[in-house]
Amino acid sequence: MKYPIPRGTFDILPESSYKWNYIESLFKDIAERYNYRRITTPIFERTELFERSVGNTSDIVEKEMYKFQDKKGRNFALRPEGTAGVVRSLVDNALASQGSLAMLWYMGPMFRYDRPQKGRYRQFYQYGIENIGSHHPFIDAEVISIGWVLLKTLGLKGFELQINSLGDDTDSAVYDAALISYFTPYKKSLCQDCLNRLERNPKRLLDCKVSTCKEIAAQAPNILEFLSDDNQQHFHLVQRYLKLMNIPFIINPRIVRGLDYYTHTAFEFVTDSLGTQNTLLGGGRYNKLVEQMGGKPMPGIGFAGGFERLMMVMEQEGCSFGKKPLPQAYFIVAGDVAQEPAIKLMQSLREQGIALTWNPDKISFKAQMKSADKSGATWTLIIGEDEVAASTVTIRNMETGKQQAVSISDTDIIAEYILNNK
RNA sequence: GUGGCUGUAGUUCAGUUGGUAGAGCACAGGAUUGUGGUUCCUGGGGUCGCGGGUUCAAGCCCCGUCAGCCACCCCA
Repeated sequence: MKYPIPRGTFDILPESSYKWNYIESLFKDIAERYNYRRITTPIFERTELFERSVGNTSDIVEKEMYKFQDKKGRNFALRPEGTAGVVRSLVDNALASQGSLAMLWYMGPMFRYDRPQKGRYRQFYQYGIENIGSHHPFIDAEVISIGWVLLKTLGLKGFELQINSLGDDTDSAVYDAALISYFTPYKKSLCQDCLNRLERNPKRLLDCKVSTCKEIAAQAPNILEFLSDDNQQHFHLVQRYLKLMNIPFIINPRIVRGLDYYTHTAFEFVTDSLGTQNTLLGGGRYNKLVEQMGGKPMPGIGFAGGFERLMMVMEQEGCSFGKKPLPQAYFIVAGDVAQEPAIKLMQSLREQGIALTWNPDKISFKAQMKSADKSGATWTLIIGEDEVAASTVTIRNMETGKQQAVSISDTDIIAEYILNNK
């Protein structure tokens, strides 16, 4: 290993790339089915974009960003998540304006300088959805349903949808104050992390895994009791729409997403088969973000999920990844005289859309036959001296063992054999 | 950023009380003239993650380093 791969990154090798293609195209299909269109933004942006959107106190910005300066000293960062760039583009390009929604999907690599672990990488691949321009609770439910349909269509079983509402700024501020006054008397019993959280982001305290903190947090006030009437109503409607769509969920008032821009609805699809990194897909509303990024005030909601985790759970649950791509036909070329007609026929069949291959380095007939077998192709086309003399090609079906000579000039007939598998 | 475990052929691993490496699978070739998937035979491949140290001698011991895994943390 002269040049080891960077820590926390991985290669997607040819033998498994069809699995990635499968999941990617399934996600594309589903998003397009909901009338969402693809948006692709740069994988690096000005550092401030992430600092302002994701939030200065978030771990992502504080310690997980890949930052660099370009030759003119401008500060950039590799994107740690997708929403910031999409919102930036929306503002730049006026993608949503009074009453017209922006309905967008994206996929691509994200970067976070974290310690690698199961289901956690430094360069990882996300797919995501953003719907910007509506505050209608049905949109919340629709966005959630895209995630639901995706996981279901992939064949996953052991996952659960958890939803919560974080309310708006006012609710959130009141709730934070309530948390602070609740936890302050317990200061002596809280862990160091939680003491910090208490000052910077009290909601995170609800998530602590230290048992003493957990016990204290168990009796903490519930966010849902701090929602304004409107926000309460919004949350109820989201639930109602989910029920109409037959999407099961549970309410988890402890969902606190790690990015600061979330408001109102927050949700996660979690699985029990991934160990500790169990979030398959997470998202929520961000009704202040567009304005914060310099656009006109506009509500939005979205989610993002990680491809790696999907793959892992699918492997574990034995889900299908579609068909492994195989050549339709394998060429066996025996003897020098056969080369010229073989190459001509090969080219003509490929132009007709047939996937075929050969290995000019294999010399003996038997070696080529073995290679044909291993390739997985159903058909083998054989051209040797006999065939050249008779101007034919031998077509062999590798499953049945039947074979037949066809005139080498009848490429349509040859193609038909292969395409119709007859 | 912290802690624990691990690091030997392409791969999965073995390697005895320290004496300079082995197996299965995979791969390649062959078992009489142009026919694969079973079987049999043969073969190619490893500076034992990297760098130091102890020792007459280290894959085995010690230190460092890098990487992987798991957990903390955080989240996709």
